Formats: sequence, C-alpha cells, structure tokens
Amino acid sequence: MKKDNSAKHSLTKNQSLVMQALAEADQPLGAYELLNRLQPSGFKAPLQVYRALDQLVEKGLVHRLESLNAWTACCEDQHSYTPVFAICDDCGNVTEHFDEQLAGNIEKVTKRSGFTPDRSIIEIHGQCDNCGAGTP
Amino acid sequence: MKKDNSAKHSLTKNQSLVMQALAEADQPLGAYELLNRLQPSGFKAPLQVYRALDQLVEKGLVHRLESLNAWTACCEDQHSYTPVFAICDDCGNVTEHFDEQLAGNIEKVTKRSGFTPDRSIIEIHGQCDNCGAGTP
DNA sequence: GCTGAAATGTAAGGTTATAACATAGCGATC
DNA sequence: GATCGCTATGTTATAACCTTACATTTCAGC
Repeated sequence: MKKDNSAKHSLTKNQSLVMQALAEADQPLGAYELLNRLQPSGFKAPLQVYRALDQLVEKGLVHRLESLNAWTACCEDQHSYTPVFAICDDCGNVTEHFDEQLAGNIEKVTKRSGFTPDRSIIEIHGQCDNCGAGTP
Repeated sequence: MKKDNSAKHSLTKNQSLVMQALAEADQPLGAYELLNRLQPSGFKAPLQVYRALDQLVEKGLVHRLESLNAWTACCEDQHSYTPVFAICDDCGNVTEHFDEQLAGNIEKVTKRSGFTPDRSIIEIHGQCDNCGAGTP
C-alpha cells in the first residue's frame, strides 16, 4: 500500500477521498473508476474527480500516467527528480523510480537544440519481476 | 516537411493516405483531425484512421505522442534507440531526438528492480528555441 | 457579520478510442 | 477456377476520457 501523505497537506474533503481511494488501490485508477469507487461517498459527477485529481497533482501527491490515462498516488513525499514509471503490461502493476543521471541526460538531449524543458514524462512498459520474461 | 518512407513499406490505401497527411503536417495531428483532413479522400469513420495509425506505428513509421493524444510521422527510417520527443507547449512544435546514453539509463533504472523493459515513452514539455524562455 | 477566494454541485457537451459485426480483396492450395 | 484463410475495409453504435459553463456553498480573514 502506498503512503498517504494527505495529513501534511490539509486536503479538502473531495481531495482526501480521492487520495484515499488511490492510496488504497494497488494499481493506477482511471477517473471513472475512481468515480465508481467514490459514489458511495457521495460523488456524482466526473468533474468532482477531475478537480480533486488536478489539485492533488498540483500538490505533488498524485501522478498522472499519460500512457494509461490513469492516476496513481505518489510513492514519496516530494521529490526533486523526474519520476520514472515502470508499467507491467501483464499485471498492470506500476512502480515509481528516480534516477539523477537519467534526469540529467534528458536535460542534455533537449538543451542541445535550444529547448527549455519544463516537465518530463517517462513511462516504461514491459514485464515486472513477478510476471517476468525469465520465468515463462 | 518530414520524410515519407511509405514507398519502402508497401502500404495499403488507407495507410498511405494517413501517412501522407502526417508527413505534410508540421505538427502532430489528432485522430479526428486526421479524419477531417481525409474526408475528401473518402474516410468516413474514426476506425479507418485508428486502424491505419496502429498499422503504421507497428511498421515504425509513425509515433504516438501519449501526452498529446496525437500522432506524428517518424523523422527517420527505422531507429534502434527510444525516441525522445521535445514538445513546445507554446507553438506545439515537436522534435524527435535520439540518445544512446539515455536509452542505457532506462534499462538500468528498471532492471534494478527485475523489470524487463519493452517500449519506453519519453516526452519532454517545455519551450522550443523559437518561443524561447531566453527572449521574453 | 461581511467579503472575497477557493471549493463544490450539477448539467450538458466535446474529444478520443474501441467493440461488434458485415463485406471485400487477394494470394495459396487443391 | 473453386475454396480457404488471412488481411484490409466499411459501418454503426457505444465506451472512455475530459471540459465548459454556471449556480451554490464553505470558510478564513477582516
């Protein structure tokens, strides 16, 4: 289970509910999957979910996985490097990693062409240790 | 204008049309934007576009930009390294880069945890040289 | 208590992607 | 050349994801 850092950030009711749902999930969740899970708590419209998600991303507590159209609770409280996500295409499990060198190389590649990087998206699809290609 | 490598890959009619539209565009295009542009050529349904796109991605002639929900013609004919896309959030221009070192970093980060990488997505948002943060 | 900013509620609509099923083209084999 | 199987295509409907617009509520700070 992921950490729940919500306490440190004085979340609103909806933000807390979404954060909790993500923290309890063992996989990234889509916005409508979140809506489903939060309907018992009174959620009625997609916008409630999307607003909470946006605010949580803003606070750095949640990441969006672009290649899955899904959202996941951040495994750390605040991090300085761009996160790298390893996404298992078999079981759907996602792990978050950090690597200073990699973050540095990304800067380098783009700055060569006069590009000023702002935010980076690194998502790696493959097979996790459990579903491993090693044990077929 | 991007290269048009379609000749080498014996594309079908729909694949050629989509490839051509992407090669002529100076920015990535969404599937429905492609549909609009190809309606004069007889396209009627989204699926025609999506199917052609999938096949072109399969052949390595087109990349999907996950964070834009858009598609772009590949700038090279076949490449061995994971492409890195630099996406200008101001003008929408996208450039494709390659970096051996970066590809190596990715392997390293994931393999530490027993993960077997298959395909990687690296998309960097920021400002291009023209829209430059340097010249406000 | 009043006020302004942020959060929430609700309805409607836009964009992106896929499922399901039918038809057509085309090469390989008998 | 008839049959088979594979790939590509056509068509309709629907699922999944996200946003706009506007009304209402909450709540900290004066």
